[in-house]
Amino acid sequence: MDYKFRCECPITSALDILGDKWVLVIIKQMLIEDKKTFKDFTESDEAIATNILASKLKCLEELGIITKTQPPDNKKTNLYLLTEKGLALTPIIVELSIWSDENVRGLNKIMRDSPEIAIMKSDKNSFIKMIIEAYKAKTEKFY
Amino acid sequence: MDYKFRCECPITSALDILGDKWVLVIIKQMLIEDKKTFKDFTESDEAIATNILASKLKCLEELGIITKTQPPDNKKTNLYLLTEKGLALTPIIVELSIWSDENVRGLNKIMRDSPEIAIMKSDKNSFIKMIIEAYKAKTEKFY
DNA sequence: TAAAATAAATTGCAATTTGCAAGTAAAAAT
DNA sequence: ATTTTTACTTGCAAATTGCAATTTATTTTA
Repeated sequence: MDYKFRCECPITSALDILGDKWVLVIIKQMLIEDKKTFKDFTESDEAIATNILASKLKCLEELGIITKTQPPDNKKTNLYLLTEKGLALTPIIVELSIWSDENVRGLNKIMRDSPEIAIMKSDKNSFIKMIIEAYKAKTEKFY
Repeated sequence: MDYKFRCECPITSALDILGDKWVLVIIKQMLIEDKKTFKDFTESDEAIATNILASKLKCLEELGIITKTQPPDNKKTNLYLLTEKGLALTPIIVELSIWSDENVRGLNKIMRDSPEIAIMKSDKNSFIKMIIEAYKAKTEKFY
């Protein structure tokens, strides 16, 4: 796997990986919606197609952003879990939340309220740490 | 212009706008590479095609993220400038920088160093404010 | 003032990506 | 043993992206 990068800019290079319709949505679903199996993702509100899902998961695994493992008691179900590299995307997800709450709400009439947005804004760093710790606590039994 | 949103999730809705290969690259070029005319963008390292550029700029203008104006002394050149809504994307750009520096550098051999990354990390909020103020200072003469 | 150059696009077409629907293979449940 | 479930894969249509050439309206230059 050799990834194609457009140029030497760090920001553009990040977007060569993250800049599409699905990658950060998948990360969000893992991080805060508890999704970890192929089926979990297909049942999401966003309704990703299975072929796209398979290709994005493979790509994220190759990049070291997620891992794919089998639980010892089940050979059918795969578990997709965020690595540290994937968890390090939490600040980006949080900033997307905040920007969206302030700037997209007016355009998407069905957007849901996030009651936690006030806490998120008042102490961003603690909120980010909390999300990461919660994720690790929930998933540590699978390692 | 009615934008299509996939669902009621704020993060997914942000990505319905920002989640593609070009939008955040264009914002970055405006914010920190001083690009403001159509020609400026076409001369970038990223080498965006003119048809894509035109369509993305139009879209960003319709969403209120940038404005398109003509300088009083020149009827040929248009100026594209970030609105407050666009400037509010600065934290996302900064987080992309940091994540990229730590997690993408290993994959993109030609990625340039950002000497300011240490400052960025040590005092994120000040850095964000500084970038926004610098942008406003540079562009205020066009309003 | 006519010709050349520049800025900001638009157009046609090819290539790539995305998305839908159906199908498959292996494992687990009944 | 049969059905159901999970995790895909495949084929094809639709949409998006990208390249190269062209266009129109300004400037600039000779």
